[in-house]
Amino acid sequence: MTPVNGPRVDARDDAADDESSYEEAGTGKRRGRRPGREDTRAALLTAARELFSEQGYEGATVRAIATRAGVDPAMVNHWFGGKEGLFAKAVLELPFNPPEVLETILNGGPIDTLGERIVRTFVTRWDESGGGVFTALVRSISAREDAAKALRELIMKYLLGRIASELASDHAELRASLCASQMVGLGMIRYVAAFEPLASADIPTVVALVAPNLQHYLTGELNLERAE
Amino acid sequence: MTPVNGPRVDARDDAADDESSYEEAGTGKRRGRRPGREDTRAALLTAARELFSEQGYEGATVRAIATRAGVDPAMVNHWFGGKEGLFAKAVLELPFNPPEVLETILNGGPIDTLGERIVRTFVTRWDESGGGVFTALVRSISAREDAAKALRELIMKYLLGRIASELASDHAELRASLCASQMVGLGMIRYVAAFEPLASADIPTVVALVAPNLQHYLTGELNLERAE
DNA sequence: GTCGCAATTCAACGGTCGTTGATTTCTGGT
DNA sequence: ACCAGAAATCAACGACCGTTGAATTGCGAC
Repeated sequence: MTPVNGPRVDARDDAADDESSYEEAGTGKRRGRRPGREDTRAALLTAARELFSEQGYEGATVRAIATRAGVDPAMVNHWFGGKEGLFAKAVLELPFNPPEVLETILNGGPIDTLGERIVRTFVTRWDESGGGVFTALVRSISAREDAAKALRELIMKYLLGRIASELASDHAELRASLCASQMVGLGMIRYVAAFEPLASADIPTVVALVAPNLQHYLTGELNLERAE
Repeated sequence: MTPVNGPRVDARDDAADDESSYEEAGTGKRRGRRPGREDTRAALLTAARELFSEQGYEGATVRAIATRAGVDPAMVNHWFGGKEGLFAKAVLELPFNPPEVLETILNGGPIDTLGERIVRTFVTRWDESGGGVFTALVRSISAREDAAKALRELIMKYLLGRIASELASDHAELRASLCASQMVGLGMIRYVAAFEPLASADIPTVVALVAPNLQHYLTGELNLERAE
């Protein structure tokens, strides 16, 4: 069946490399384990987060990620068991750091300035990465089949679950999803579409503009009676 | 250079088909032009819109689109010049039908119910396709490199450009981008993430919930003085 | 009735992707 | 000093992708 079965010709020696002394540390890749203490795993995670953010899940190839990290593509399999595992670790896990963020939001002031704290906290965090954290999530999520579930769980777990339960008012889940729609939309316009003037507005301006509506979703009147 | 140059062996006859009479219309593919009046182009467009919506640009393969349309993959090249052309026609062109939509929104009532008309019109349109129109756009846009530009132009051209100019108030572009953030976020939560209870709420409820905030963005007080 | 042309199918190509197995090199424990 | 094992590179594999060119068939003009 296999067309090539024979001598397994090796084309390795085309480099004509007579580097018997391995002094050169720049690009001369030795063969085996690396000498110093270089964290290949962390380099891969960083490169993966960048490329998933720019290209999405399908667009970011394992080869490109490994090249940016300066290592061999095979290391993705060695450290993460494959592209899926790398994606899960790089994009779906770390970048939220839930306890710290939630403390700031929930215990940072009275409930009638909650919307303000939510907007300020997330825009500040998203801006720190140049929008990369947000776009990585959206771009990658949009290309995988478990997109909806992943996004839903992430928002519920880190963003709104705790907030909704803290509200202790009527229609907590409805208020939470409305709140999510405004925050996700803000991220889409500011980072993914880069729609002006909202994309370049500074953080206090964005807070002043968006927080009132968020606060209305959280504690205001929903006038559901007009609909039902 | 070419490894196989010889007899060009044909494996066509593995089907063992003795269908001398081509009565069967179900799966028996003849070779040349099709007999009836079947619109291959339209079938490809429909299938492409579905698959781009489900899988995004990279995930939806030409072969899969052609299979769903019931034709040969080569027809994508024949009719659209390649995958890019099919994507442009199927996703980036038709589904908005701008004149009709904009007439409904702009000339459908007074300016202080503009937010209501915007929400109702777009949610109605998006719901008609099961969210496919919206998700096709977002999913595909997220995977292409001209993502930001395409989304920006689309929103500006069909959604907000005319609306902003119709406002004739202060900070028209800022109001337009705020408006866009709420509408895009609504689509993300309702269709892409399918976040409950907003995903299953009926149209009047969604309108009643979201329209007030949209109206505030359009004609309300923006309290920019607090920020600058 | 015939013939040019458009529509369609098919097999194949070159390229790229994610992954693997063999091999080589460094590290840490004893 | 040595050795088991982890870390890393490399070449190759099989699969699949988008695209192409040749062959085949029906339609419509004359």
